[in-house]
Amino acid sequence: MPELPEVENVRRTLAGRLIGRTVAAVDVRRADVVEGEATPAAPEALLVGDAVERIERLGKQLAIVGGSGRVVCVHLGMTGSLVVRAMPQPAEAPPPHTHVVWRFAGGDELHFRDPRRFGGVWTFPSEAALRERRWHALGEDALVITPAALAAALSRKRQGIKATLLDQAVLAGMGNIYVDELLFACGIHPLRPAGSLGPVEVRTLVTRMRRLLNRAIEAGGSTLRDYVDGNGDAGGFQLRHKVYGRGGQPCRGRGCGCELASIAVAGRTTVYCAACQPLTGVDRESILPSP
DNA sequence: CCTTAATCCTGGAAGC
DNA sequence: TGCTTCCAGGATTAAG
Repeated sequence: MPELPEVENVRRTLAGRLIGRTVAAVDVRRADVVEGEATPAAPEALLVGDAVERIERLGKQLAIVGGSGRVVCVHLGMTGSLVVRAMPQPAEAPPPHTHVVWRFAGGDELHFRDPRRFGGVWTFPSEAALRERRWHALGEDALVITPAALAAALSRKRQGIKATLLDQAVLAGMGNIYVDELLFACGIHPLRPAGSLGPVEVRTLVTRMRRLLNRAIEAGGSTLRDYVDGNGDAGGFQLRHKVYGRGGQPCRGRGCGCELASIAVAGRTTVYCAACQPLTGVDRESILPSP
């Protein structure tokens, strides 16, 4: 579930509680969620004996960097969570689907849970290795990318704008919720070919994307069902969604009042307003399914 | 190039 | 109440 704003909230809450603290032990309860050179005999790959130095984020992925330089990368997938449990009772069993538990000196624990197991944990000997072997496949972060860089990336694409923005190799961090919200905010139809956006439109897209993501971060992210931050707290931005999850309901655009449309794009439910997000300057027949 | 569907999983909600 | 079906924040892969 977690998209950029949710993952950034996890990063911030974990950083506040874990930086400077030393990992005393790790309990890998499901070995197949961890990829890398970590073994029961070599737990230092999972930062045992390391103090947490900083926590980085690129798109939807996190990197916990230890003082030794070793790195643990976590991708939360759809249902993953990273939550700090303060001083659990000795006999207290972790919740179901808790796959990795880090025990910190002093007693607190960090739990990686992921019922659907679309997420995972990857270990690397250095941040350089993480960037070369894993993060090389990601585009620039959605909070950092410049209008010029995004325009260059979009100009090479003939795909629809929604499918293109969901592609993590183009832009890292946007998912189904925030793409729909962004395209509504910009008045852009989700099936507009990415390459048909002009420089002014791309500049507006980037400006509104930053504003949308920053507002969502400040609201604690969107909690639909599972998402919680590193403290176990839910977000509040789902209350401010304009289109996501609102197919068939009235558009909240000024003076619009028409019914929001719901279609499938790139295999994902897509909600938009046909009046506020027209297919301008495009041959409709070539894009929309004929009746 | 492009798009679509299947796939990896679990669990909640809706339908009967 | 119980059973079945569908759907979900992600991402890769194969197939058309």
